[in-house]
Amino acid sequence: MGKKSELLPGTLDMLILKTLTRGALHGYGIALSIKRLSDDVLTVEEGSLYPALQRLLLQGWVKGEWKMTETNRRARFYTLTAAGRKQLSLELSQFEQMIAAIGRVLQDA
Amino acid sequence: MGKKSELLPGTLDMLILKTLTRGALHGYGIALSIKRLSDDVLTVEEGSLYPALQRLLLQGWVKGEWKMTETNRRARFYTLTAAGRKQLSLELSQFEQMIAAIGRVLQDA
DNA sequence: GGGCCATATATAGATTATCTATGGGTAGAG
DNA sequence: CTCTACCCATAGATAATCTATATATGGCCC
Repeated sequence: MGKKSELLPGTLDMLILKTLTRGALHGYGIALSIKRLSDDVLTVEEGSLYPALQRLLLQGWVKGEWKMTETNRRARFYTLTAAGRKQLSLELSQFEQMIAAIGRVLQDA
Repeated sequence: MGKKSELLPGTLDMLILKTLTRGALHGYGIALSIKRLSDDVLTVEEGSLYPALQRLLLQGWVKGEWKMTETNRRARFYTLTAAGRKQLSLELSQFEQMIAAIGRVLQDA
């Protein structure tokens, strides 16, 4: 019958940026963090995550740096840039405005 | 710079179905209703609306009937089917679950 | 040493949903 | 007789997600 998306389309970049406000993380860690914070409701598939990170790099909203993890593995750690913080705040306010608007449409009466 | 979508992707079908719980409407009327209830935040473009209505017809979630409007124009009026009501309730609960999950990720701390 | 799981990155291709742009057409007001 | 609001619809572009696949390593168990 067609499975629903694991994510609300259009929210992934915002979720990634927000996750990075808590500190630098590699891609895998970002996905885990979102999954856990959302109580397993939101699952970021690899095929969505890495292209999204490339987009964010290209836009200059995050920067990436290859390092070793605690478990001694090679991984690329992402940090928010100043532009990324600005973008996050923009996306947050647009998102909240939309959710409020949808809420008005979904109200009874 | 690239304009953002006028709609949160993935919510259009739900918005249309919900709008039809208030009574039968033609496509144009649905778009107006969503725009007005949302205080002009949500704009359903024609190129999104009519394909969406075709999808809903195909799924059996709405049925359409050609009639005359109050202003004496030919228009297709859509009504929710029983399956459509069921689908709406499903989409509403999934949406609320997702919004709650996103809310948890967006929380500070 | 061999097998497996969790960790980690990345790309190709398909799918879906939206948008932009365009086309047709009618009623009523001025 | 022209303009605006009303009404439907499709083609093609764009964007964001998914599925599937490929690669590779560290640590654990046997």
